[in-house]
Amino acid sequence: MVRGKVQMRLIENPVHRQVTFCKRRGGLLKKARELSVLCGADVGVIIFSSQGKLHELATNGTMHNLVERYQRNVAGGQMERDTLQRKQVAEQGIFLLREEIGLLQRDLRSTYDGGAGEMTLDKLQALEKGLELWMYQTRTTKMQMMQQEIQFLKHKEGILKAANETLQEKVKEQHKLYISLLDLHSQQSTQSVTYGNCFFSI
Amino acid sequence: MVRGKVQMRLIENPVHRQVTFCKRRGGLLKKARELSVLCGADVGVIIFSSQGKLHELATNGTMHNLVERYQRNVAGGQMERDTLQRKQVAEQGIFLLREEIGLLQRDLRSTYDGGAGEMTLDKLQALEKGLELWMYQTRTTKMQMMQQEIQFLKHKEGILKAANETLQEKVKEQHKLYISLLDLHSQQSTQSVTYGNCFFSI
DNA sequence: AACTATTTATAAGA
DNA sequence: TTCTTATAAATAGTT
Repeated sequence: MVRGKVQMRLIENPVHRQVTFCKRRGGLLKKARELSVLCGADVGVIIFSSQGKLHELATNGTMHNLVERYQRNVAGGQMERDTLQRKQVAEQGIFLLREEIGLLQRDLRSTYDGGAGEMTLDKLQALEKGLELWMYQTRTTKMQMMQQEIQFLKHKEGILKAANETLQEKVKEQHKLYISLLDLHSQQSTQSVTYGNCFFSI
Repeated sequence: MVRGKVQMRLIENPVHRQVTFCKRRGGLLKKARELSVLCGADVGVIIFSSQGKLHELATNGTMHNLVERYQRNVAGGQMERDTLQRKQVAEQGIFLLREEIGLLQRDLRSTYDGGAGEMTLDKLQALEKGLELWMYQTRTTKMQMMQQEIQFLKHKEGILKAANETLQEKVKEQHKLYISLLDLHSQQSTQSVTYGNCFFSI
């Protein structure tokens, strides 16, 4: 039983803490669902236990969608602007590279024609640096986009698997219910017959 | 005052709904903070009201960090392994490029020292081609790998959706069966009673 | 996991 | 929104 107010600080005893965590986690998620149903709100809850285990709830749709909506709200399109910016940077990088290569080729031609080679060496080193940077940016942008899609799909997979499990549970429970009703039914049938016999034998 | 249990469905009256939303939102956030303090958990709550207004709480650090941690957890280590692999491929590519550039530089020095420039021009052009090819291949390979993963995930999604539909069908059919058995059952019960009355009236 | 004495949350009214 | 208050719900400690 509850003896006095509970102190609002970390529960020292790990066993008590774990038990309280389970109970209050359940309570919190219930409250979240209730808020969602009663008030038509979209609610998401993410909980990492002190052991680092993840528990989550998204009342409407997926947590992924909710997080995206959240990020749109918070950042106000920041993420999308970032993506666009990276793309532009990459395209600009390709353009600059082409230019550099063109210049280098002209230099080499003039070297061949009797000009100075030293300048070309500097340019080649600059090219090397530019190339690294450009590759890094390109890689980052494209990979991020695909990674996002992969993550989203994996998330959907999780949701569908969970739904499947729930449905399978439902099928099992319905089956049990059906069987018990079937039993009851056959018992009562027997009773009827007994009464019937009794009736006709009088 | 609270009169009887509250029905767990959307509150029709918009004023009541708004009031309840405020109160329960406060309650939910309080519970979340308590869970965090008592059990040392990291808790994040995201709420979109039915009007679309965002309310949030992250008990330790920022929501941004929590969401990142969440995404790492959900996506699992797979993504990180993929990223690492791609990084290694890219680094190898850079290494090879450096080698080629080194060779080219030596060629250029010898050109400057009075060697033949023609060979260097060829090599630079070859390097340009090789570079394009390498980048193309790297990109293509990576994209293919990710595309494959995306397709695989989509495939899995299809299968899971189909399984879900089948299960839902099953649930519906079981329910029908159950209802019909229930009807049969109540009919036979009625019959018994009738026989019973008849019996006692004789 | 189940129980129960308390505390806590909250619905309705003001 | 905020306060009050009757009542429902959650839960701490125990078994």
